[in-house]
Amino acid sequence: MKRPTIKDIAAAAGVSKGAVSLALNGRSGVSESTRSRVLEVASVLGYRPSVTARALSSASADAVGLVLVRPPRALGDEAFFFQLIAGMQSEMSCALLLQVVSSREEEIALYQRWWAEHRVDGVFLVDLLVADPRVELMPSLGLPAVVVGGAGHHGALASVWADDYAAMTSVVEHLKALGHWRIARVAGLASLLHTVRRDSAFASSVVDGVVVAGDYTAESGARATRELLGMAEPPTAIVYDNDVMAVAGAEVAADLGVAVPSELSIVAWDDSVLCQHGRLTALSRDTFAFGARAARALVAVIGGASPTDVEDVLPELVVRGSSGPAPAE
Amino acid sequence: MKRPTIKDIAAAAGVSKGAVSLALNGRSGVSESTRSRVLEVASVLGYRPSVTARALSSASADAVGLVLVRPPRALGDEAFFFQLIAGMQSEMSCALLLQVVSSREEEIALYQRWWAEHRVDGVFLVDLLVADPRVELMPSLGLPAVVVGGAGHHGALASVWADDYAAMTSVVEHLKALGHWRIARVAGLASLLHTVRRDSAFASSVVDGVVVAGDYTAESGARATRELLGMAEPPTAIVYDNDVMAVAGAEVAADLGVAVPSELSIVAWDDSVLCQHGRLTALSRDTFAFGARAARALVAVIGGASPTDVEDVLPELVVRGSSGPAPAE
DNA sequence: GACCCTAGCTAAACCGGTTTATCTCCGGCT
DNA sequence: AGCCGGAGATAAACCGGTTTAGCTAGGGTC
Repeated sequence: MKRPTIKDIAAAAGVSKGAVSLALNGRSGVSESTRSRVLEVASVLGYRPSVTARALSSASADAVGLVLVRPPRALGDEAFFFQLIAGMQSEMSCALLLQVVSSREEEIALYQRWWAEHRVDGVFLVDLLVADPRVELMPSLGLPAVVVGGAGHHGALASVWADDYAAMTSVVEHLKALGHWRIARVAGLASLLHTVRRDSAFASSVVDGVVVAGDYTAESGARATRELLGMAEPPTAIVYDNDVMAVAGAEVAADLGVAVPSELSIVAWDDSVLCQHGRLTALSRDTFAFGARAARALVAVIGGASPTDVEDVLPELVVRGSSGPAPAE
Repeated sequence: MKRPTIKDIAAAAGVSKGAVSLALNGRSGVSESTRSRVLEVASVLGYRPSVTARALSSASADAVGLVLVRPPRALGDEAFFFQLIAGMQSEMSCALLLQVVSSREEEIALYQRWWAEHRVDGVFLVDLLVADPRVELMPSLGLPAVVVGGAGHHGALASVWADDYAAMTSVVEHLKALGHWRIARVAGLASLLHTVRRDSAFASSVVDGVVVAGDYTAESGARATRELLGMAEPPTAIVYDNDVMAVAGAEVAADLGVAVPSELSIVAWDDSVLCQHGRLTALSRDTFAFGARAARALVAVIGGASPTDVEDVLPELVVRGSSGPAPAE
């Protein structure tokens, strides 16, 4: 009825608890004959070690953590994270402890708690801030962590990232090659590191580029677009920081009678079903593979590997119907 | 440096471990003065009980589990699950253990393992099959579980569900009221219980309705639509089992020169950004609230409440531009 | 005064593993 | 023969809690 414990195995095999532990974990200290007998008994009884008990004696918790800071309702539209999680899972044999909280303070408290409680072996850090306190916290806690998506190097932490700077440059180059001159950008949250990276890439490749802040929601994308198109000299191309805002922007353009792409070119950051359907030119990256890469990195760090930075492949621009030659003056 | 344990609290407060345990858990056996002193010390030292250790002495694991059976890559497009998870989180103070597997066998094995390992206090069961083995398994394991989205009553399990039958009927009524006669349906996976429910509702309210099987992907939606529109007497309205297939169907119609809604009405099951943007008439339900409700139910069951069935509010039809009067014959 | 009961606390067992100290036995070396 | 070393196993401690058995002091009852 009850699940067998190590004690049951020991009794059935006629050895001590300690010997069973050694045998099951493939460590030296028991003879081959004893080991095989123990393994035999364990498999017959359907033995499963309890992670709980194992974690108690300071071994592995067999789980990694991910905390997302979001207003819960907003989460559902962000396909990005779900793709990422799916990709992470594909490379992990352990479970993922996921929690959504609404503030950065809660996030930090949760990481500390999970680690103190031996609940996780390591964590993913996403949505890196410009001067992120987590970068210092993790090493001081001794909690293995991998920064996901924060470009560049972060203190003592491993990092998996894509080059947002080069990607933004490639987008702008694409638009410039089409003859665009007045290029605008609808940015994401200014507190996030990758927003800053994209900002600086944008600023250095576009002269007099206009940047309007958004927050990844459709409403903010629409508002920003209305603002841009209402200017005295409206831009001939707009680059959005995510798919939802871009789609909303395309809709606003349609409502205002601004033709896409003949009068306005639109490019979205991050491809998705939404972009595919809206036939929007989009910067596409394989988020699933990205998650998988992050998981591999975390597994390595937990295994004791020294933290390294892994650069993901450069996002690729998928040109669809929303970008074309700039209109004649 | 290290997190304080119960032993540290005991030493600092000058009492025994046992007394501390009693004091912290609000149980009788200690005087009020001792209790307050212990609580004081604990808060000063920043004490956090280790769930791991607590779970070991057969108490709570402070986590619930959710296993999704999917080809990992397909997951990212299913906003539904992410919404659901976000909603669940909003009503749970404990963490969610999430794992994506690729077969039903793995799913079952995982539930058993998690329970055996004291990793979870309860689990959510989604994507209920027609004769789902999990319905019998959970009570036999003694693992608290809540069926999410499987209409009706399931053995000894609690269930949170929306009435797919009535919802389908309301969709068909809407189309009939618009004069539609040849109504088709692009269904989801036939093995799922809700597909069967919708099938039977559809069959009983539509005479000679055509049903084509799909698998929730854009490709299958496009294929099914092409098949339907290629018939000798093509339908004047199509109901799709999810948003992705509906959008793909709308696109196929556009490619074939079939005007929506004047020649063909389209209704999607499950609203999303995709439908909003595509201006598709959709059956909308508050998936976030649904997840929250499911979480409340699970928390109750874990707390020892006898399992009850909770019916969610009926999904509401949001009429947009994709459905209109049937074309004249 | 003898007896019992209870509140308040402690010591110790227990949960299911890992790890360390210890013990025994056997073979090889000088 | 005497000594050493290592392999193979065990008992026991430990992780951080919960829980139970037992002890003590004080008050009430007859």
